[in-house]
Order: sequence, then C-alpha cells, then structure tokens
Amino acid sequence: MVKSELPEVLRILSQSRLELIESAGHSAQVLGFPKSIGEIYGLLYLAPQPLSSPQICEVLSASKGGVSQGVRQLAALGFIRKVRVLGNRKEHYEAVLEIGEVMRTGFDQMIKARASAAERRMKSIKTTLKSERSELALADYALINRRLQRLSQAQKRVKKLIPLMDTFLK
Amino acid sequence: MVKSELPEVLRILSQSRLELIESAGHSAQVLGFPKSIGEIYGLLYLAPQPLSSPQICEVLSASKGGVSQGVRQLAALGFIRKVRVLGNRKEHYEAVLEIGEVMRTGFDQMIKARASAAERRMKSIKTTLKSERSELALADYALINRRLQRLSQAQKRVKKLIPLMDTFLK
DNA sequence: GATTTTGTTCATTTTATTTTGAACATTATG
DNA sequence: CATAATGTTCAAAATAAAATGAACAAAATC
Repeated sequence: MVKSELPEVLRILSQSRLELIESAGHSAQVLGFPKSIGEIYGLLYLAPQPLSSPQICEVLSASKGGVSQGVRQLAALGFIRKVRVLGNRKEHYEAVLEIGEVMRTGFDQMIKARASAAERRMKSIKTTLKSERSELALADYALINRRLQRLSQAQKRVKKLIPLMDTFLK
Repeated sequence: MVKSELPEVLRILSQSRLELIESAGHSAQVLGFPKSIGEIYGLLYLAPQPLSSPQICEVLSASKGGVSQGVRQLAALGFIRKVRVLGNRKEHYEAVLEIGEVMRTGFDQMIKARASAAERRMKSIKTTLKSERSELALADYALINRRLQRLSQAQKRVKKLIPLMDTFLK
C-alpha cells in the first residue's frame, strides 16, 4: 500500500495557506455556500499540483463524504477542474485560477437564478391578485396593485444591471 | 383596554399579501437575513397604514421579542421608518417604498462591507506570507505570492464595479 | 477474481441560527 | 403614582444546515 503522495509543502500547512483557506471558507459562507466548500477551493488554489479527494480529506481533516460532495459542487460550478494526473489512476482536482471566470460563473449561478426566481414569484403574485380582485375592497386592490407595480419596476432595473456586471467581470 | 385597531384588510390576509410576505421572507434569506425580517417588511410594504409592533406580532403571529429585534434591524438598514401616528402614543412603522433606495442601502451594507473585509483579509495574508518567507521553500513562496497577486487583481476589479452599481441603482 | 483503494449516498450527529417567551424596563394615561 | 400597554433583552427551545461516518458501489491493481 503506497503512502499518499501528498506534496511536501502541504504536509504541514504554512500560516499563509491556513489563512487563505479560512478566508475562502468565509467567502463561501457569504455567497451562501457551506464553509467547507470554500476551504476546499482555497486549498486547491494554493496547491502546487492537483490533489485527490483523499488528499484533500487528509489536509483539511474533513470527512470523505463531505469532500466528495464538495468537489462535485465545485466542479459543477466550474470553480475547479478534474484532471488526470500522469501515472495516477484516480481523479484529481485543480482550482480554476482565472478568478474573473470563476466570479462570473458564481455570479451567474447566484444572481441570475435568483433574479429569475424573484421574477417568477412576482408573476405568480400578480396572477393571484387578479384572481381575488372581486373579493377585495376596491381601494385595497388598488393599493396592492400599485405597490406590486413599484416592485416590478425595481426588478427590471436590477435585470438591466446584470449584463453590465457580466461584461465587467469578464 | 382598547382592542388593537388593526386595519380591516389585515384582519385576514388576502392571498396576494400572504404570497408577497412569503416571497419577501425568501428574499431576506437569500440576502443573509432571517426570514422573519423579510416577512415584516413584506407585511409593511402592503399595509394601508403604519403598524405598531403588537399589530405586526398579531398579523404574523410572531413573538414580541422577534418583532422587536426585527423592526430594529429593518429601521437600522433604512428599510422601514418609524412614524408617529396622530392620536396614537406608540411607535408605528411603515415600509420605505422607494425600492431603489432600499436596494442601494442593502447593497452598501452587504457588498461594500464584505468587499472591504475581503481586502483586509488579503492584506493580512500578504503580511503573513512575508513574515514566513524564510521558512518556505523558494518555489513555494513564489507560488503563493503569484496566486495571491491574482486574487488581489480580481478584488480590485470588483472594487471598481461597486460605484458603477451604486449609480445604477440610484 | 480477490483485494485494496477510491468514490457515493444517506441516516445520524453535530453545530449554528432563529424564534420564543418570560423577566424586566419603559412610557403614557388616567 | 398606579396601572396598563408597549418595548427590550436574553436564556432556553425549536429549527435548519452542515459534517460525519458507515454501508455500499465502482474501479484498479496484483
């Protein structure tokens, strides 16, 4: 049984690596991901070579299950890449270093998905309002209608902002 | 003891109000706030007049404590306003309807604060790296340095984006 | 094809967050 | 100033989210 070939510099993590890993974990939380996902990315971002799941487990002392799910999500988001390491049978992972790309992807996942979810909700509410029009006092109907209108406009404004950010992050 | 003068239309919430309240709760969660905060805002947003804390408790069947904290946070964020209702001694609250304003405020609170936190972290990591330079293999030091450099650049890009969004949301 | 290493899934445990409600504080009104 | 309504704080309960690890699956090496 071959001992895990963990790169020497990852045997004991330097202080700067530790700090970046922690910071990445924090950033992940801010973006609504579990901390562990950020930590995996942080580790890979400063790794001198692609790492396997077991290696990631070892360095972060995290569980197999968690790392398995983490790398899957990160790969799906395009934050890390699967790579074949020569002479090594199993899957390895490396961080996508083009942060601009990564940010745009993450941004798309987050903002776009959420903006369109909000849009759908708004449509649904408007439909509901129409359907209960007859049951509502006239003034009340007008009030709700007016305020939903405002909301819609704000949503449109945000929607216009999105492509702008897209190009800016490219 | 005077019975709470809850506006008639809020005695039983219409379906559209319920939907908007739920939707606002969801949005709050997305932005990293507790759901209840969004629900309070949603209720006030479609209320025909300013509401007191006890009224909010009643309509949302939430606890005094939670509502107290909720309105405080919302007021601090500028999402709602305290108003004096004529002939009524206690504090009442109304939603700030200028969503553009609200979004910009929320944006400032969230993104700006987080961007500058990230900047601080980055500085700290760079300092740490310098301080342990002698303990690191030359190649490893170079690797970490290079990658931190990339990160810095990406952060700068995001920083430039912020004022742009600010004006756009105004 | 047996054995070992790696990978996945998911029920359970752990941890973190949110909500509640009770105790206490404040304010307003008679 | 007594009473009632409102408001705040915070410990404890409820809830939600994440991490673990065991059971199982797949793949690779001998």
